[in-house]
Amino acid sequence: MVAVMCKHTRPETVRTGRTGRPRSVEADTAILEATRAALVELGWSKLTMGDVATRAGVAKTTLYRRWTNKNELVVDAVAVLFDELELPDRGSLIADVEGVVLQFAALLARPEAKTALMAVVAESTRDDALRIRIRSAIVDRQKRLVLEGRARAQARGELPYEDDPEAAARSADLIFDVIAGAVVHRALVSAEPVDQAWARSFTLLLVSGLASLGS
Amino acid sequence: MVAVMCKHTRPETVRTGRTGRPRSVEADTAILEATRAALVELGWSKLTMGDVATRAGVAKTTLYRRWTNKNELVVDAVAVLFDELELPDRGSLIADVEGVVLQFAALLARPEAKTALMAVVAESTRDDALRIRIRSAIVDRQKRLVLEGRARAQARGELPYEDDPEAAARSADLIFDVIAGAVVHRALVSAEPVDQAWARSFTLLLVSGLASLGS
DNA sequence: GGCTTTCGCTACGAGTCGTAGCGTAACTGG
DNA sequence: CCAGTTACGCTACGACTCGTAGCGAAAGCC
Repeated sequence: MVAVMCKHTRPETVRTGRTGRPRSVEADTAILEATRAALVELGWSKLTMGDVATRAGVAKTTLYRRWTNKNELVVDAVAVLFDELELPDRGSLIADVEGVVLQFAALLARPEAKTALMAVVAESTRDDALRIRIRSAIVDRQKRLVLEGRARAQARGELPYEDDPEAAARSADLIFDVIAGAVVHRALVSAEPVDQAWARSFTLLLVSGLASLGS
Repeated sequence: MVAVMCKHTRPETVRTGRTGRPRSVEADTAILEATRAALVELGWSKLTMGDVATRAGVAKTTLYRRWTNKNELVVDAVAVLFDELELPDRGSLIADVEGVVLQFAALLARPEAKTALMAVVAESTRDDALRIRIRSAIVDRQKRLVLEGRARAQARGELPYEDDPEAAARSADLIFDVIAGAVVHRALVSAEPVDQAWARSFTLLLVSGLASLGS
């Protein structure tokens, strides 16, 4: 859930401004946690709404009051994993890229992320609402890292500043697709480990390309 | 199906060497075609075995006699699309890479490939048999293009020959994951068009990296 | 206390899954 | 030509999941 929390009254409820019984925040977190647990145990295809409800100690109808689909529920359940992604300054562009690659790989190694990410993307090819939700809940959070890393590299003088803002956006999108795409493909399609050696080779290839293009 | 055809007797059957009524090859092709049609109309999640059987004019039990899963069926149905992938000699490494990127993008633009590819990969994270089937039916066919393109570039003198065969295999895998991953991510996750401009930018980035690494 | 909304619970029709059983069709070897 | 073997179409079935409707009770606002 992209929950918009306002002022807290009691720990389990939220002041919505509207009248009536407020929705239980505990139920929300319990449901999302139960969803991740079910993903680990059962995987995407065998995960059922009824099972998630039972695990969370909630009625099945409560799930359907908050999420229309299994898809939307899983996106929200997995989205929080992407909050862990950070980009500490490691001193150089190469180190930063390698760090984010390994971090993203560690995320993809988790079984709940593995099975859920590809599945919801597959569904999003036929569901525009889901695609938008994925973009705001997952994709944009990753893309921020690219923008941050580039700004840092520019400040270090490793990458040139780009004058045209449109061209800058395009190149950021390109770099993002290359990094995220390569890691996902290596981890899930080729199904081979994204270890330090691979991360180093990939980073060297990418940064070399960036360097020779920039000059 | 990775059908092993031997000698043909009549157009609709295959001499298997075994006794009994042979399996209808017409049924095979009709089922796979019906599966692709159903993927286009309904998408992965709403595709049902019963529907495919009806479209193909076959009994539902016939499907289960040949494929254990919906997953395996869809892999075989989509695999033939990858036979179209070719790598004509365009004269330079840059042109070859750009060509294969656009070709792969055209394949991913087809609705039956879009919805099916990510879905079966998602399932393969929990099904080893499926993962192996995907590898031989889809992934290896793509990877051949990378090996072919590199050999050509080496013959042209654009890329250095590598002495260590293991290192050569690793670098081929890396390049494959970068190309395929970036295109898939751009097309399905970012959901933006893989047009000529993007293909050119990406190719330039990749080939520049390869060039500066090789020297 | 009255109003409003959410909650848990039960029940339901609709749809899908994968299998079993049957009689028939097709092809092979003697 | 006939017996043996395998595939086929068809029907029916239990088990499961889906998403919804209806109910009384709970929890908060005015």
